[in-house]
Amino acid sequence: MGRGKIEIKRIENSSNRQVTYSKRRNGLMKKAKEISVLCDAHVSVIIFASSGKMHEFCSPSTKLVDMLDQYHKLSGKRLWDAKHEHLDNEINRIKKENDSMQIELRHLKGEDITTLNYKELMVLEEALENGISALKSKQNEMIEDENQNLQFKLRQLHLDNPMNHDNHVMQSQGGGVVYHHQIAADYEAAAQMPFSFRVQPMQPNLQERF
Amino acid sequence: MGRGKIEIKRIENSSNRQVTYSKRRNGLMKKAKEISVLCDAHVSVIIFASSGKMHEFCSPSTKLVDMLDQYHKLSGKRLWDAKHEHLDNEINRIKKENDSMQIELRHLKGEDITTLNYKELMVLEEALENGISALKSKQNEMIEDENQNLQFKLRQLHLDNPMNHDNHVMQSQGGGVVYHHQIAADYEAAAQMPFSFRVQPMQPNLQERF
DNA sequence: ATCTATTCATAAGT
DNA sequence: TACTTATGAATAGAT
Repeated sequence: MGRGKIEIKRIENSSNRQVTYSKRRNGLMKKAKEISVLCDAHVSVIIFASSGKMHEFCSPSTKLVDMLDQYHKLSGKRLWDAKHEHLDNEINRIKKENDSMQIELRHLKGEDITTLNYKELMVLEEALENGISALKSKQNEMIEDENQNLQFKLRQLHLDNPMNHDNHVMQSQGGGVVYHHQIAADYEAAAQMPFSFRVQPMQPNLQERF
Repeated sequence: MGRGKIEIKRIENSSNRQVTYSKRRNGLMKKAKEISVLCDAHVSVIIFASSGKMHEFCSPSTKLVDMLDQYHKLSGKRLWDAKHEHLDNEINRIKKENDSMQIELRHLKGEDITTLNYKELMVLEEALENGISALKSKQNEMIEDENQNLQFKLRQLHLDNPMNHDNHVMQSQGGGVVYHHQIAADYEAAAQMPFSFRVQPMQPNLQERF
């Protein structure tokens, strides 16, 4: 195509080569654009002249990165460097960990357990019982702390108001002592606790340990 | 170039589009190869049909990765960095999810609960109780299934050996009936079950439902 | 796929 | 570098 046929081999004359390069480069880009429009194709063309100058075409509404992602998947070739691959592996690893934790969590919460066999149920039972017993100890501990706390405050109250002798401090009205409000707040907090938390702090024999 | 001029816009007829795609794709690749030879250029063409099928050309003695490295340098566009950043974010996101699940798991198993306040302990208590109750229902269900299974086998045994009248089949020796072994195996399996599984199947009044 | 009438791309000339 | 134009290549539509 041109005034004469040419052989497809490196053009030795440098300025001819340069001219041909720019003409054909334009042609290539035009063709790339055309096929992308005509045929709904995603096209990426990247071209470097021997001089090092770069030109590129990428079909509209397509990102090169996405195309390269696809390329990576379909060709199986490693485009990404080691770091990249490492990150990919890391993500996969963590996602798997995530999934298995998710499943374990659901099981502990009693979801999706219909598929478990009895051995798995045994393991689950043990885990739950450990959890419950740890929870109970913690609750006991908190109750005792709370007891001591209340006892301390009551003792303070008695020291500040030596006239006040009865154990039912909370029922006494007025008196204008700030501790009343503080303690009342503590009792309100205690009232919101689950039953097992409340039992002991609400006992009237709080003072017995003195 | 063809029997008639065409407008450069998406070809609506799907089979025409497909044909044009493959013709023009070949043309594009040929042009790419030619310019790379004629002008000593480095060319990469990657093209995806709308079907998702991929074709590529890369000039000989050139690696795509190297070209993309160059692309990265010359265009200033962040190809890999953006990708890396994205992956990094993804990893962080998943890791956070992971951590919180891990913590929740540990709490359900009764670990690291010393730092929890009473409100959190309440939530935990509820979750554990839900878990336990779901587990118990599942166990009951399995027990009933097992009961029915054992009852069925015992009934079979009685039908096959009408002479055998007593309820304590397992204690009878000899007899040369294979069912003995089968049922013995079932009982062994049951013996490995956690206590709550065993209670009913081990009761001597298995036959009462007949 | 293959054919072929047309249009297009472009080599060489200016 | 840009324009011109003769020529060969690419390809649209038909088979």
